[in-house]
Amino acid sequence: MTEDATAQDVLTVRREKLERLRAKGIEPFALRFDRDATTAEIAGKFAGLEPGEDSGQVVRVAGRLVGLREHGKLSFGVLRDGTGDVQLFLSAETLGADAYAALEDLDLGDWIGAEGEVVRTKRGELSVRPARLVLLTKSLRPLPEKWHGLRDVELRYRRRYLDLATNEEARARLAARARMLAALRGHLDGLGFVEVETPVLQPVAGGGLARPFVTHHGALDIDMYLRIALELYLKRLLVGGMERVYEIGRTFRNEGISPKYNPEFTMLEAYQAYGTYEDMMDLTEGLVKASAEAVNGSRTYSWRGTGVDLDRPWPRITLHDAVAEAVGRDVTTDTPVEDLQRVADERGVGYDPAWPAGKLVVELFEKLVESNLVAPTIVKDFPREVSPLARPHREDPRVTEHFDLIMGGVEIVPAYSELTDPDEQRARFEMQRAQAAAGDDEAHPFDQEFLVALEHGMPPAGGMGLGVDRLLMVLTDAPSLREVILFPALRPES
RNA sequence: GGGGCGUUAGCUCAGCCUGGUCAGAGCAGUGGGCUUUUAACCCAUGUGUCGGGGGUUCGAAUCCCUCACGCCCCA
Repeated sequence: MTEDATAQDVLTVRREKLERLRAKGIEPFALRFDRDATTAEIAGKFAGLEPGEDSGQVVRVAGRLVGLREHGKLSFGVLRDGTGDVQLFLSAETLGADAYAALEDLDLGDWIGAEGEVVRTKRGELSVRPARLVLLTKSLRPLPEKWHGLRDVELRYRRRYLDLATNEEARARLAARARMLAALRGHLDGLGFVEVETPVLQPVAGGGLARPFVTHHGALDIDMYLRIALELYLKRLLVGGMERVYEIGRTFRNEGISPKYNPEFTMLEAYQAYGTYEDMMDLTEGLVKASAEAVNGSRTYSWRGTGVDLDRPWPRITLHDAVAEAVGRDVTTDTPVEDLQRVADERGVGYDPAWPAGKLVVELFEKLVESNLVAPTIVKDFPREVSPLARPHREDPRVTEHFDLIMGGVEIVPAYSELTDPDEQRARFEMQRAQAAAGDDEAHPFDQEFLVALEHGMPPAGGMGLGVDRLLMVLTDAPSLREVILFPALRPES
């Protein structure tokens, strides 16, 4: 038997332990365990306990066994629950000889409950000294290597539970995300915004320029789309008289996967009646600062080695000025498309010769400027061609009152003074339809129902959308969007 | 779509350039010892489709081709 066992692999050995436990009448998948303390509570409550001192107080804790150091008739375990770790001081003396011997059926990764006195060891480690130890769930597969954890990024994403079980950083990111979402909601709620929910399944995928996922509704026998944005339904609510609304929800874009793109991502959109894009700049600043405080506890953070202080004024420059500065020559709304093409050629920026000037300027911006903007920068007044839902600029109607917030070299927020004129909106949709006919598969679809809503009258408003995953990535200096998304999109395992 | 890097034990990795005891280490596991450890330690010990397929060669984890998957960069 011993000879056989040594020839077995790790998984088989654990299965054998499982059977051995059952043979002894121990249920390896227990129903429940009534714990009365978390490891964090113990750490707080007994912080003053001196080395070598016993508290005289008994607690019941539960969690995963993630460490075990055996010393003959004395062993030290590490129990991890949702709040932290605590050491288990396992002695044959306290536990009893039989229970102590039963440790041999335990493995790292098992879920256990322990009841015992809180003590601090001679070496100063706060511990629970169990008089009773209960197996709650037997783990049949080993945890990742205890020192390095999971390094294989693909495995970390596919089996995020192992990443969370062994990687403090992964747990911290998850917690930071929750705090950030709460802060965003808190900030908006405090300003009188009402949280709403609008359709994910839409007959027309509007509100942005992106290729949607298509699905099919069986009973209606029509194709439907997963939303690429929240915008057009939130605007309908403005038509209905709701003055401040927001939604935080998943949106979907059928595009590539990269450190900056995931096919599904979380978007916050907020709309404010009687607001302009200047108001949206202020709202955006407030939301980003609230997020930073929630995530990092301060309004500063570091991005790729560069410190950023959110309390410094955020530059506000026009798109054309930003491009002009980058290429070292005048670029304005008057610059003919031929001149822009020449600049693109010089800089090695690829383009479609059919593109209008506005689209080319945006391309130049994205290729030459965007990735260099580390500290938050507001880039404003985007061309009409690329911004079909924004109001024409009050001074130069060739551009719109549309700004992007760039942080960490990526677009975090687009926002507008919203277009309320239904006839102008119709003209923009026509313009997009022409671009679609010319082969642009990311052109905005024509949305007749939305035009009807606008014809009923939408109050003047500002609106903004915030990429929640991207902002969190920047604030936590995460190397990839996939680090802040628990289960990023991956090709399925064959 | 193009380019670069990667894929070796359950996990973390070495070996590849320069083909020939090159199937290795640590962790995890197994057996033994140990009543104050903190990646505990000490002794003993098992572990492989070297990503798949094909080729070159007397001989391939190693060189070549190809496919798959992943990561990064570019379009």
